[in-house]
Amino acid sequence: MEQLSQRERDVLQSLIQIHIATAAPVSSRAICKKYLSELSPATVRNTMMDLEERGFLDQPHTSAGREPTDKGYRYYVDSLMKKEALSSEEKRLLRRRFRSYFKDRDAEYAFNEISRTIAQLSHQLGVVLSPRFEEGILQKLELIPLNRSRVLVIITVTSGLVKTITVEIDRPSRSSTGRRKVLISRKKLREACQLFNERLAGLSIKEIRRSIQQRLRYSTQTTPELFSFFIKQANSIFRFDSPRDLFVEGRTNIMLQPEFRDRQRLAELMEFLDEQDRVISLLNQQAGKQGVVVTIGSENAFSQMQVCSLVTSSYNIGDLSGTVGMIGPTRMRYSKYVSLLEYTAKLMSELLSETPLT
Amino acid sequence: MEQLSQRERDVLQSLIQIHIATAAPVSSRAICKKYLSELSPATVRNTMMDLEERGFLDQPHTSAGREPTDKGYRYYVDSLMKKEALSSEEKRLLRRRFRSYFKDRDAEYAFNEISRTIAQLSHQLGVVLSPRFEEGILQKLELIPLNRSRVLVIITVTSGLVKTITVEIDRPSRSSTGRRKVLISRKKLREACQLFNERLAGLSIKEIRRSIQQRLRYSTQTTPELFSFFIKQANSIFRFDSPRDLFVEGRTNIMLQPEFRDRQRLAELMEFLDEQDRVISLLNQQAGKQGVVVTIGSENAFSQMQVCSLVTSSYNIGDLSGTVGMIGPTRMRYSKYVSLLEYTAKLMSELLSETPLT
DNA sequence: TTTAGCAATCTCTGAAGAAGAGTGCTAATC
DNA sequence: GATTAGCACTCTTCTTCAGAGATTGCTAAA
Repeated sequence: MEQLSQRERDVLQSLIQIHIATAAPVSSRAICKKYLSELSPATVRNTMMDLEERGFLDQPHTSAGREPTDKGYRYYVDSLMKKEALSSEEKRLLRRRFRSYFKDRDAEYAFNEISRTIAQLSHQLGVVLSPRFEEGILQKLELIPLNRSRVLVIITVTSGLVKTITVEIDRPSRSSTGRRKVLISRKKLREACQLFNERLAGLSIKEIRRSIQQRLRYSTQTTPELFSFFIKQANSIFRFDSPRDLFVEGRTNIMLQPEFRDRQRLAELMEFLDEQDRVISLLNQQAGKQGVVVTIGSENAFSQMQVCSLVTSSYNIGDLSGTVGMIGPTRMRYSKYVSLLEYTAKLMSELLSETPLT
Repeated sequence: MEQLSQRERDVLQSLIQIHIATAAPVSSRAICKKYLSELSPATVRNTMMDLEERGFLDQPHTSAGREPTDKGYRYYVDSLMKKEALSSEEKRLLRRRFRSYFKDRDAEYAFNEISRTIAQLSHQLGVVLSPRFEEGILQKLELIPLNRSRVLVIITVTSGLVKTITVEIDRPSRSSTGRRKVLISRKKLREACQLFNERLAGLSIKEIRRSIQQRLRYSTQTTPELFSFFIKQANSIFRFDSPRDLFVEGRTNIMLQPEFRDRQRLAELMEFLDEQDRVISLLNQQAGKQGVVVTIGSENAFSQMQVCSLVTSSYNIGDLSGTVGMIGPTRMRYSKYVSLLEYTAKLMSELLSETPLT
């Protein structure tokens, strides 16, 4: 961490605070007027020149004021910023809302609403990545016959998460000889189910997908069709990473931000946000880190995101974790959003452990 | 339908075709040069004046060319336009893609990908509204105990659709007197389930929601808790209209269209698109109509949509139907998009009846 | 009925200039 | 040595203006 003198710190902090509010280059005079009235503009100017030389500030052109660089923001976030705690009213609002999102509704609905709420409160993009079910441990697997050829698979994972999927066991049979009988009897299904549980319970979903073939080999194959079906279809049955697990809301908010006056740039960002895989990988890079993580502008791996900052925090359900975050232009109220996400993540962890998900 | 002379029809058609390509007012000279070389610009000009007087064309200012009004487009779509059929290559591409979307994946995934594909092919917004499960007829209801207090409800609807939901029967009991026993025994669950089916099967989901209270009254109440729970929770259990049933993709495409140079206007449209309820109601207005429906500019009920046109078509699974569509500026290639949606809807109906949904 | 011709209208572009904001440097001051 | 006042210089932005270009509407001729 580079050392800055107290004066430099004062100037940098004042400049950033003004810049966040005005979205324009900040002049020495503006700083003196608003924050450092005991100094003259000329003095502040000298400090600004130093800060520019060391890469904390940038000047769009001679005779313009200065703007913070990503490095400047980094220093601000790490060493200067005072977190603005949420008011108890805001906290109460969030808690009440979140509780209602989880009440009697499915997880998708809740996550979607949460990202909307973050977007609404921050006037930026709200993002939620649902927990990585892949890492959940299989607790119980059940097979329920639905009709002649379809079976409902219920997968219960530690932390009380349940996921259901219906599968078609029928193979395309072209012989249409009258009424066909049930492919797999209830009894056989029960037996198979028991065996599955013996062999697979206690493993993570990811592990199961990887090794199901080995683990189901050498079974007393009462129903070979069923087993080979499961092995073949493992990737779809034990798939928990559908693109629908990402929730991005509030695109409208950032469209009107001055940094997106350039439509081309806006379009690039939006295109990026529509590619769910990439956004997921962006968020996964933050996964597991403790507390609130701020990634500023060019610190982001993706070029489309380099005008933006990302503020994230992880939340937990039992041993699983997901990510909640916020995206906006690098010029943003870090001091507020850090608190917002800290509290949001805490709230989600809390409510998710109270209310089991569907 | 107003009558236009052959000359007027020719001019209107030529003008619209040029305008779609250039996005600018069209001059008399441009029309002669491109389409009606046997006429002089002055003649065309006279016709244009007539068309303007009758409301088919509009002039941004004196000494500018003319643009079609919504009325002009309406006449074009109804009477002038020649549908551009999809090439057999395009059809093959669509069929192959759609098939893969439905293969081993859930409906949400497929619908989402389909709207992406429409967006990609049209360079506009693609929209899919999943079938109105509400109107599906309940075929069978099953209750599967998951653990002490949770029950899995499986709802099978005609057309082979299945929807599952887990419910929490536990009432918040504050008395933490050691281990609590199972709230509802398997046997009672079976009995209740049978009764549910007797009373509710054959009704539409909507109907059930509306009248469950009456229908379950005067039952031999072996498990009053369960019954009252179902009655109380009917709105969440028999809820099939979650906002997640709408898929809007391709926002990036229209952002760069010249009609959205005005960011405010773009923001308003995007905001509208984010309000899923309103978009759903917009699409529901088209529901049930036969064939491809084109709604042009101010024909749309919502003000944010009045710069846009909507092209939709219904698709069917058994007795249920959903809507697939496309949104773009009124200046769009109707001739192509009508064919695109016609084929898409046909393809969806076809594939959905082959591949049962999950 | 169609067309040629032409004045009139409006937009668009670029140039030129004035106003304004802010800097960087120098020399004076504390 | 740090700070500041003063001032020339630079760059942006806004306005104005004129000229070019596009297109129309009208009139009169074909």
